[in-house]
Parts: sequence; C-alpha cells; structure tokens
Amino acid sequence: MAVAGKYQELAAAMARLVETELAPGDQFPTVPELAERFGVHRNTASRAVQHLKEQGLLSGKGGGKTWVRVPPAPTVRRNTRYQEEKDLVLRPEAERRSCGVAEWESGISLTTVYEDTARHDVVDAPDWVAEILEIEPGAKVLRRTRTRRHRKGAGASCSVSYLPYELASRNPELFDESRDPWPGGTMHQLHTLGIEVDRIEDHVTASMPTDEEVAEQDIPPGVPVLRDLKITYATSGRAVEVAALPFPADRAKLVFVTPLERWS
Amino acid sequence: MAVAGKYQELAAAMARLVETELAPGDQFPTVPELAERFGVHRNTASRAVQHLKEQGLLSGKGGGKTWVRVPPAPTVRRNTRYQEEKDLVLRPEAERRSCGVAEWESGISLTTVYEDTARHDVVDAPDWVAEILEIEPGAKVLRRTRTRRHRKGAGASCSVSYLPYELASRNPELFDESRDPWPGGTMHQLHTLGIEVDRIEDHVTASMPTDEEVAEQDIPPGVPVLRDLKITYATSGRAVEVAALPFPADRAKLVFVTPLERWS
DNA sequence: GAGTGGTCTAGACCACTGT
DNA sequence: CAGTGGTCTAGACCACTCC
Repeated sequence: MAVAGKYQELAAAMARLVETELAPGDQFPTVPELAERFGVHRNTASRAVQHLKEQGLLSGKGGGKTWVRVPPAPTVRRNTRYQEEKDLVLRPEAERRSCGVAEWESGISLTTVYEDTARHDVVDAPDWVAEILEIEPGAKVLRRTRTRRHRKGAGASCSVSYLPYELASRNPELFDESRDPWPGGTMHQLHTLGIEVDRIEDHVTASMPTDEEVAEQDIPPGVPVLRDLKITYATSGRAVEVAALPFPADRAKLVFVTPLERWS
Repeated sequence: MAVAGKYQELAAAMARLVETELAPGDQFPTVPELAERFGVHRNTASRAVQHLKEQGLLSGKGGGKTWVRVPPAPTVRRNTRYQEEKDLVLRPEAERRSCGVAEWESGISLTTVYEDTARHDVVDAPDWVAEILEIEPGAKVLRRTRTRRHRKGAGASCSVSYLPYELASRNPELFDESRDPWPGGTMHQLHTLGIEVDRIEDHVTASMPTDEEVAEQDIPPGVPVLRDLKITYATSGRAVEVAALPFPADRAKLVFVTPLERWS
C-alpha cells in the first residue's frame, strides 16, 4: 500500500467538508484559510485544492474564487435513435423539424444551450479521414464544425464531421452555414444526395482533454472525454461521413442496444 | 490563451526529446540530470516528469528509474460479437471452447495474459444492481469477479458480473470457480438456465481510475478508464445479468455497429 | 548504502479577478 | 489595488529501488 502524500489526505478531508457543510454553488474557503484551518503550509493546501478541481469536485479559475462545483445534468445518447432518424427522413419537413435530431446528436438538452454556431469549410482531408472515407489523402472534403456553449460554466462541445466534397457538391445547400441545424439531421442531408444509410459504426474511446479543450471549453482538467468516432455507411458499402464527437465524461453516457436474432 | 507554466513547456520539450532521441523501453534521464540539462530546479524537472507519466508517455514507480513507456497493444471489442456468441450457444462444446469468448469479453489478447483468477461469491445486491435486475435491494446475487494480470506491467483488468441468485441457483455448476472461464461464455451459461438472450445493452461512460485501480493494476495515473455497464436481457424482457467492464482507455476501443432497416 | 523519485515547508513572484 | 490562485526556487526529508 503506497503511503498517501499529505495533500491527498488533505484533499480527502476537504471532500468530506464539502459533503457535510457545503452545498453545490457555495464558495469554498480560500487557500490561506484552509492552510490555517488544517495547520499546513499554503502550498500544500493549494495542491489539495488543485487535486479536487481535477476530480471535478471544485471549480474556479486561477485568480478567482473557488466554488463547490455544480454537477452537470447527465445526458444520454442512444443508438436506437439512428433507426428513428432514418424513419424520419421520409416524413414531411414539419415533422422532421420538430424532432430534435441536433439535440440528440450533441447529447445535450437544448434548454441549456446558450449559443450554437456552425462553420463549414472545404479543406484537404486529414490522413485518418481519407483512410476511412477511402479517398485519396489530401482530397477535398466538406468539414463542418459545430460549437455549442452553455450557460453558467456548464461546458461546451465541439464536434467535427467530414463529407467527401465530391459527394456533398451535388447539393450546394449543404455548404450553407445558415441552414444549420438541418431539419432531420445528417441522415436527411445524405438523402438529398441520393444516399440511403445502411449502418452506423460508433468507435468509442476515451482520453484526457487536450489543453485546448480545457481552455476553450469548460471541461475541468482531470475529467476524461469520451470520444465517439461515428462512421456512416451507405447501402453501397461506402463510408460517406465521418464525425468526431467528444463528450465530457462527467455528464455523458452512451447507450448501445444490440438486438439479437431469435432462435424461435 | 492561458500562459503555460514553465513545467508544462519543460514537459513539451522532454516529449520532443523522447520522440527524437529515445525509443520505447529506454531509460529516461534522471531528475537531477534533467534539471541541469534544462537549467531549472530539481523540483520543476520532477513535476514535468510527473506530468508526462500522467500522460502515459513515461513510466516508473517512485524510487525506481524512469522509462520511456512501451505503448500497450491496442485492443478492440465489437458488439457484432454478441450475435456470434449467441449463434455459438447451440453448437457442440468443442467448438464453443475454441472460440475465445472470454478473451473477447475482456478485450485483451490471451497471448499477453499472465494470470487469470476468478472468484464467485453470493452477496447482497448493491442498490444499483438491484434496480437494474428489478429485484429487491439486498436480495441475494451471484457475484463473479474476474481478474487478469499481464506481463511486463502491461496492466490488469478486473470485471464484475451479477446474476440473481434465484436464477443462478438452477445450475450449481455456475457457482464453481474452477469452471471459469466457461466455454461459450455467459450466453451459454444463461442457456443452461433455460434463458434465451433477447438483446444486450452497453452503457458506456468514462472516468478516472480509482486510487485502488491505480495501485493494484498497472493503469498509469492520468489515463482514463472506459466503463461499460453491460446489461443482458432475456426474451421475457427481464434483465438477467449485469456486468461492469473497465477498459484502460489508452489501449481499448469499443466498436458498436447499428444496422438500419432498408427502405427497399 | 547510494541513488532515485516524491513531497513538505518556506518565501518570493506573477497573472488574474473582483471591486 | 487588494486578494486570490498558481508556480518557481531552495533546501530538507522520506520511502523505495537497485546493487
């Protein structure tokens, strides 16, 4: 059993303090106060506070005050939605518009969305994208970046998707940022290109947020990011879209249902 | 753009050093050497090394030397295997035995497995298990804990599964630890209880390893853990098994294929 | 027992926040 | 501008590993 450093025990004591005396949103004692209260040096107290921030229990930027973190509303994303989205494609636009596909795609309730911006570019395909889409490395692709910011430091998300330019160019409307979010979602967009979707593959991994993600979004450092690489295949067998979807793991859950054939 | 601390720039410089001058498995310079080389204090160099250990680039315990980490062999776990496993249930035992279900379940190649131990207990159901299995909180369940250790500090894994005691008790062989791993896997075990599996749900999240997991397994601190809560449903609609499967995220990828109905 | 990584105290400095 | 969190240097001590 490794002997825990003093700051780790301190952090545990502070965590108990949070549970017993404080409520989410409360201001946390300052570092000097904590140092005196626990009889340690200011540095040690500061380290313990950092540790708890990394664990997602406290929040606050350097220079500002420290707060007991308000745990984010948990969100769920289910793969059963794929079939529902496909069924929706053949329905009239009014119905498509009311079904919140974009909301589901980001895994975030629209009621908490503060700002939603889309950016569309035509760029050279990164190697990993070219490999999946089976196009030549550096071939043109339509890259669509969607950023969502939320109220009250509840986080943000930034997803990127790639379509082969050669496919997307059949429908110029897809390049228009102002048409985003598209009623009916990506599945309907592909339909306008004459593409029927055969299956979706979700490749799920996790990793720590990059320094960029920590800085630009409100992901607490120390909270991992679930990364879903979503690949859409057409009935022709070809991969027609790749999307990289990051979900801060302290609020997201991905649910995949795999139905099995009956023996009968 | 937040100004990076000196130790972060230092860590970046060291990372470049790893990429250019060193190979995986090489010994990394000691902290005093690094301090002199980069003209900083020993403490700062030590912190940068810690940072890189948390990123998984370096490895080594306190007191021992530091090494350039050998990246673990990536493993993939696909939900398409569920159907294959179900098909296997009706095949003869010899065939079942040769198909490496247990290997797939852990997401780890058997060639790297060093030790494999199983422990079976009858315990009171934890609340979250009782809720999923729709049994009374505290009702008896068969808990099966499987631990795999690997060579060369490549990590370990520890999965837990729960079956309602009332179901499992129909087949006493399920309580026998020496019969693990069971040829054909859980799906065949359920078959011996007269249960046909209707569908599997995988609930995927991620979080940091607990202090226990870091200590007892060889997960580098800072590497997140993909957590798959796998729920098996019988054709009766009832949840018959819950399993908690942790995958160190620096080597695991979960792939979920969702086939969609054709319009035709 | 020498060397190593890790941590604590101490004092100083900096950037940023809030008022 | 005062207060706050964060970091660097400095020196010391400890537990552990390796020989």
